Amino acid sequence: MAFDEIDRQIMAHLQDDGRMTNVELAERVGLTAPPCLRRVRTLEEKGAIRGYHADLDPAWLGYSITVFAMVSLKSQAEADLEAFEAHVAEIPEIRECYMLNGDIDFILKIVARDLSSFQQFLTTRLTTAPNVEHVRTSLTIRSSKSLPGVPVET
Amino acid sequence: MAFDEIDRQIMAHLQDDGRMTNVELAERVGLTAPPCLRRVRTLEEKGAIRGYHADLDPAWLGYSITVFAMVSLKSQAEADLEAFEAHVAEIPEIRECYMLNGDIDFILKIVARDLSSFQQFLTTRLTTAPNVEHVRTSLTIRSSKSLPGVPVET
DNA sequence: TCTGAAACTGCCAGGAG
DNA sequence: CTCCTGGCAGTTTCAGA
Repeated sequence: MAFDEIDRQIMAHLQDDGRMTNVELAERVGLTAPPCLRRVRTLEEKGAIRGYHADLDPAWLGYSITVFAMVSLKSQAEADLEAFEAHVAEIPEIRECYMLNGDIDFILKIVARDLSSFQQFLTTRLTTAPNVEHVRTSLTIRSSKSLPGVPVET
Repeated sequence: MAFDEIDRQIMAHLQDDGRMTNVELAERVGLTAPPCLRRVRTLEEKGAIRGYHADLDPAWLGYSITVFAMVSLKSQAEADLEAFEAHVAEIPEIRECYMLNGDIDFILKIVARDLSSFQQFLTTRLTTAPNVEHVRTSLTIRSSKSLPGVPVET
């Protein structure tokens, strides 16, 4: 789980441009292609690089609504928390789910095609889910910053 | 801004694996490589595909803390909102920032190396920023779901 | 379909522990 | 002396026209 300056640069560049060719990556970090590729594979195997994803524009695909939902549960017993997480995992509109400290138990990031489909989703699949005490939702007016992952300087 | 079933599959596959080769992508969507590549380039030019990013493990890079901050401002005049967004843009620990409706004006996703560096960041760069009325932070206990982007079925 | 480029493999060299 | 890491050369596969 240790990494050096070259590994850090590799991760930074791939976070910035996940489809950069290995030869370009290699010359940017000051290596030839083969050892550079070996480092990338090692970082993938170690789990430092978990994958690569195209960044799609939700609006372009018809998902014009992004909503955050703050969820409080009735019971915070571990089994009940896991039951809620399992329920969340089944719902494709919920893209991210984090367990929080404090009186909000979970925060969810949800995308939906429009307001009416979101309302239907909210009332049929979230507020009525088992063990849900309270759900507070906020529509996003706009996204003013959206950077991937972690601050690593290229 | 229209797309067909093949485009949808291309985007789904690239969201799932951003480093998939074009020939593999082509055979999965039932095309030969050249027209598939043309479609990918067109989707990139149209802005449907905004980029490609490696998904790095924050903990592996030493960022063990993820925090959500709910921020309320004193003034919601557009110029003041934009001033706050400009301030947020300068801070690398803030990875995402969304303007919300309701009494919370912004929600921020913040990563930090540890609790003490987060506290320092919070008190020196966020709660003391101009126009900030109130900041409520919640540490993430764990992330139970983290999918990229948009629900498109492969 | 076709050409140049990139991905990947095995092997060897050098330096550090 | 051994291990680790980078470089080189050759083959296969892919990108792009």
